[in-house]
Amino acid sequence: MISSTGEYALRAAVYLAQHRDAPQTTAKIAEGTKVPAGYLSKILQQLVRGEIASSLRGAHGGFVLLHDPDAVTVWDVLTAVGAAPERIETCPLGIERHEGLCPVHRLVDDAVAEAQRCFSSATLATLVSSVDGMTALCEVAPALGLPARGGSRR
Amino acid sequence: MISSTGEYALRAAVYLAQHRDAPQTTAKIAEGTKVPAGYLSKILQQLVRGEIASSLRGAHGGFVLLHDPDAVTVWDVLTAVGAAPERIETCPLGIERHEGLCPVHRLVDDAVAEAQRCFSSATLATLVSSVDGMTALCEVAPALGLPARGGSRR
DNA sequence: TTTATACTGGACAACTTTATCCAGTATCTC
DNA sequence: GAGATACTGGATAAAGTTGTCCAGTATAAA
Repeated sequence: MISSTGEYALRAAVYLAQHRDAPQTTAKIAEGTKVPAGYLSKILQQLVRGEIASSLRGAHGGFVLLHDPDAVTVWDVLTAVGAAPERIETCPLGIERHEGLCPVHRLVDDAVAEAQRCFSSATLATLVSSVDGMTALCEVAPALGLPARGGSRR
Repeated sequence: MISSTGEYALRAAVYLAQHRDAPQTTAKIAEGTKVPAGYLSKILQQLVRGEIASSLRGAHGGFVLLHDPDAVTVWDVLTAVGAAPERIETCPLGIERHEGLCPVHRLVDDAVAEAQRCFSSATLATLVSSVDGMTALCEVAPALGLPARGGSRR
């Protein structure tokens, strides 16, 4: 559904949303998100270019989220790293003389549109807020001492 | 959203659904779907193994759809070639001590589930049936739609 | 100013996906 | 049976994605 790059970017963005107090180094983000550090640095660069994060060089430098977590959608993050599923605008078969899409590509595009809607309606703030004792990035909130149930699955 | 392989498989399956009268050779399917012939043959093999189509060797051989078009969902086709988006069952970060998914992966999995629902509810029969003068595979139904001009159909 | 820190950018390697080609084999028609 | 047709499977290559590494550079702190 989304590429590794998209997953990684999302994890990194959520991590930054969880740690807004100070710049986070690539190494720390990599540790906290379990993303390969070398590759993560490339992704963080893309987030900077996409104006999701900003970077600070030098000692005590690192990356910080550029905007409020509730102003950044998941879609924004995926788009910044080119991992957002793309709408189908024109016929993939290269046939030009028609308006609209055939049923096949209409169906696929509908699925893409649904994904876009889903990803656009969730912000980093949404993801960071704990749900059922579960925090983002698959960490269990330790303070709540959750009674480990399987209830959150549909 | 779906890989090239998935697109190709879907086009091929729709083509077979449109031509159930006789076995269709790889060459004919490739021409009708604009899929690279060499690669298409691999995909057709996967459709055979996945019991979407069956193959007939020798003269007048080719591929035929194994079941009724309304008994084959788009999801079935994508699954047969390993191109169906996969549900997230376990935590991608490898953290084991929790039930369910964190909000991040819950969100992504919801999008996957939506795509699955979308692709499962459409059958090849659905796609083949003409809509608004548009037939599957981005061809315009000649009788209904835009003024046909010679030569655009190869 | 010096030093340590940490991002930047490029080169490169590993891996996966996509694509091509061909010899081999099964099947149909005559 | 002979010949033509067309799938099968393997080898191989091209392209894209993911991942690593390192020298260069900017910045903060002492």
